[in-house]
Amino acid sequence: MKKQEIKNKKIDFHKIEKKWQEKWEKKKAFEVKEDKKKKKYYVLEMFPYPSGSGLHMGHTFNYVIGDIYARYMRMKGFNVLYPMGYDSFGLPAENAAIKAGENPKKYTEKSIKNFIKQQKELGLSYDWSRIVMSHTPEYYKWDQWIFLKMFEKGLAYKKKASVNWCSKCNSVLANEQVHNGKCWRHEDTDVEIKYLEQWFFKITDYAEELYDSIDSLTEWPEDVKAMQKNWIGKSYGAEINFKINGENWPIFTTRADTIYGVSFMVISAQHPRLMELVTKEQKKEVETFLKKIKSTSEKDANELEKEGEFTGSYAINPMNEEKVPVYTGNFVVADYGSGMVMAVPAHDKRDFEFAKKYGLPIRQVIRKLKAPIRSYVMGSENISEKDFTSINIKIVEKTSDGDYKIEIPKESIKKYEELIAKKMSPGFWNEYIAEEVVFLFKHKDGKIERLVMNDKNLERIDKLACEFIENSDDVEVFDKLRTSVRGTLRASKSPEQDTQGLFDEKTISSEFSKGQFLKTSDTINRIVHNNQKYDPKSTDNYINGAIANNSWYQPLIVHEEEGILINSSEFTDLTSEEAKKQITKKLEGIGLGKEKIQYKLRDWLISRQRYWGTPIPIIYCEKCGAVPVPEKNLPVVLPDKVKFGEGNPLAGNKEFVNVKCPKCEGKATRETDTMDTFVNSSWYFLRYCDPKNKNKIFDKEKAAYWMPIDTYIGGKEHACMHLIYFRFYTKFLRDLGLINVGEPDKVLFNQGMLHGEDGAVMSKSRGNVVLPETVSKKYGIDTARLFLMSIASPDKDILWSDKGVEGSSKFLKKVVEYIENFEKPSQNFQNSLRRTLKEGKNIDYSKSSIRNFKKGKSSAKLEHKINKAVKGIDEDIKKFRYNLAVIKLRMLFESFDSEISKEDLEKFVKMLSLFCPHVAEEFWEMLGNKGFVSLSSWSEVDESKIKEEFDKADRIIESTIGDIINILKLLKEKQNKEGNKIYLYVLPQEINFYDGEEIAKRVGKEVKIFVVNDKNKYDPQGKAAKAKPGKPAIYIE
RNA sequence: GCAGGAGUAGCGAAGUGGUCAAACGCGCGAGACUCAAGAUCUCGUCCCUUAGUGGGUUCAGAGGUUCGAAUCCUCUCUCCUGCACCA
Repeated sequence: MKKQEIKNKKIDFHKIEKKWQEKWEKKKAFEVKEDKKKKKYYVLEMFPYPSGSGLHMGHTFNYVIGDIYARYMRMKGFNVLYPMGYDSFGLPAENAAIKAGENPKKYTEKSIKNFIKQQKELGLSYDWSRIVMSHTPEYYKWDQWIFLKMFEKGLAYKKKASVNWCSKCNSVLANEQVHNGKCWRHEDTDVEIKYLEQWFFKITDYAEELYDSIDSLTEWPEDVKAMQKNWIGKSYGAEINFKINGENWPIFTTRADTIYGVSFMVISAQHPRLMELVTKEQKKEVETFLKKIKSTSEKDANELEKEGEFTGSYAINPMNEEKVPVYTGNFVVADYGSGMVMAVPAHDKRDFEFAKKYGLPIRQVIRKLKAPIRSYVMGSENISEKDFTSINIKIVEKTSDGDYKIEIPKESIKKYEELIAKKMSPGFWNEYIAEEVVFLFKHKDGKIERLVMNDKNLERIDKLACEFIENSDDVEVFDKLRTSVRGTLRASKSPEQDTQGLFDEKTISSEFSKGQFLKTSDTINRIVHNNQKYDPKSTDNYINGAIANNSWYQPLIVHEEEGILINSSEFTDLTSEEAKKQITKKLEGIGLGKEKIQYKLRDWLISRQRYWGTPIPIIYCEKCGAVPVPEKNLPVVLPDKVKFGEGNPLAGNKEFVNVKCPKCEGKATRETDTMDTFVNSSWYFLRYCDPKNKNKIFDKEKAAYWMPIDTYIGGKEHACMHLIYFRFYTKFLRDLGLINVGEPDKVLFNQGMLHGEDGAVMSKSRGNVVLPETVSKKYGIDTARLFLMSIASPDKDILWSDKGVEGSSKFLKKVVEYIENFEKPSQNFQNSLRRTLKEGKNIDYSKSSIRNFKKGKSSAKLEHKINKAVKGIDEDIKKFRYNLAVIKLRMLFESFDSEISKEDLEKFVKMLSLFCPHVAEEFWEMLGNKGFVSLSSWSEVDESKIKEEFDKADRIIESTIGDIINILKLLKEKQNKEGNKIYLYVLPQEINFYDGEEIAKRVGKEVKIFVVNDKNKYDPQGKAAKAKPGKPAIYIE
């Protein structure tokens, strides 16, 4: 009867939601002020762009993640800043507005209004008083102010640059906005290259710090950090001058050790000074070439064949005075390094390809390092893959000739002997060189370093191995050297990939004769697959045959790894590493080179030939040039009235464009470009600290209180743009003395993406969106919140399921039912409660019987469960494991008895309030509390109440009940008997775990419990003897 | 190619050395209630076996370390994401 009501009862979630949303707003529940006495916590979600189509479930997912965290920290007693604002400038708004025939401002503001309304309906606990919108002059004034500061410090500058131009956006794009040669917003539009005067921010001045301090971001996800490192791209190398036509042309290289292998130079086809190198004779050819590559629009770098043309000039190699031709090529990046490279075809894939195509010389100057350690593979006579085993080797000593003395540990010897005993032949265990040898070094502090033995790690391994020998306390060769049989076998399947560093047949033969080349041991392969016996003769024949017909060996493969120098004058025989140092040093001595650190990061192009953005505060005067708008004249307001159509709309507005020069009062014109929208989002988090300040960008004290952001939540797609820019701005503003932190954010949390039921990312264009309104109408938004958080860990991509949300809904309804009937209040109260739930009417509980609720009593078991849950959920929330928190909450609820203390029920409601704030507030009120549960404090854990025996007893009872039911079932099925009396015989030490009443209730039969050794009691057939720890003996009559 | 992440029952998803045949949810099956359906409640849901038992095979695959592995190590395979001619 009662159960039936649950389904049929229509709980008007909507009314409850509205009621509490209004109350929160009216009471300014979530507004905060700086309070030095309270510890602050700053939770922030990435500034959304207010799209016209509004929010869908995916947005809900994102915001709820942050909301739960903010609510949690608030309950934990922190002064929580949790603001919201809008990144309201930008191309999409402009385009959408044009399409809709509306003014972008009107359009945007309409969208924002809608966004706010929708966000409020999700019950998000933002401090709405701090709202910031980047399209308002109050905000972008400070964009301009920062620009002026940058200009002052020489960090904002103008230069003519080849820029990425998207014909659809009708604007320049930043490098970050070009994806595979296409516009990031128009995937079907090829990006063109244009040369224009553009404004840049000199972010490269901060490249070093931006790179180096990535490691200090300990609470950022590894992948984001890796992406940033990769993006900034730090390389250590040398800048070397090559003389061309008597003039020094610097190039950057990381491989100074290969300088003796330089056989030509390549200058980028986009290099601004390219034509200076082109001789009269070659001019025509070069121009034809340039035209050709321009007409082939940018394709995938992979597909693009390397092409070039001789410029007619020659460069002089500063090391050996050799004269090498200078080519121009399509594969050299113009704005990395100096836009020119020295080409070493023997040791660089790209140069190699180019050299082969144009018949340029290839000279090997690096040889492969010889592996100094051998490790062996043993196998049986009738060999199969399974029979391979590896033996362990310990380094004992490094001998003077560079080899190692090794020791075979006992267990390996044992293995070896076993093999012999099994008549497995050790016959060829001497013949194979390890494909890969792995060292594990255990350091004093317990840290284990794993090093694959390759040329790169060799020195490190050497060093550690020697340390081990000299001082075994310090380092221990922890695990072993290990050969990889499988690796060897695999290598043999694609031999051409694996033959490196050998350049002529003579070498090959000699290597073979020494047995060194057997690493690509086809022999093993053949033996394994054909189950042949090892026969050295046939093997040799096979190999010789292979060499002769060239079937698996390609004689010339680029050797890109470092190694030992050859053909390099006095540097021959040095290792690459050493040679780099010495060669650079020598070049420095003659003034033709120096060490250099080079970054991939380029200056940030901020000019946009678009209307809907922050105007750049610069005035061009015929006399004075580019003059910054004086600070007192800020903001340069974006005019409302412009014509859209061709070109830059601002340029068409004469009132805006024609001004007096601030310096000389002469005729002047305004800059008509606007700034990239990423400018707006680079510092908004600071404005939140003091959003309404009219005189300053923000108050220093306030920013000092709130900054840095403690938890920043957003999508992974911003790993390289926004998340670098906002770090850059932070560092710049720190250098201006405005803030005292160098990094804007401590914890970065990347949430996953919500996918629709069809498995694709939820998006309007895909047509699989679920709207919060729809779900809210059917189940209430709290249900949606609860469901979204229970699917999976929020950093994972999750799948929406209409069925799944039903489950969350059922749970919530059960909770309503439970609390509604808590302590069976008076009929009067019940009626009014019903009314509230149905109609959302307010009840004055102070007048109702609820205040006189008699406290129930929680059992010790329940107290245990509650305290344990609070403790666990606390941990889970802290670590964003919301899904686990929800499970714990559900399990806790399942364990509720009919009697519970008010305090304990409140603890539950508090935890529930993170996920389902509206109904939780309602419950809070129903329980007779004033104020908001949202502002109550998180429950303290009483450790003394946590007693694991309760869980153990639970487990025992559960399994006992399971067993009983099972027997009853079997009895019925097999003997057609209805068991009625159940006898349990338990071990004396476990008697306390058994609750006869509980069991009887659950199985619906009479239950008697005896202690095993209680001989006087009834024990048919001596069943009692069957009792075990955790398992009673059962007899059913 | 480089970098980062992932692979667990029909599905989603927990689980990082023993308490694991693996939480929880969905799905599915059986039973209870009901005239019936839905809802609700109870139980079950790797395989075999059984009065509650016992046994077997599992956590992408292969090997290894360990008294003991989904969890640690090595190799391999597959998938996702990002960067990609950066010299």
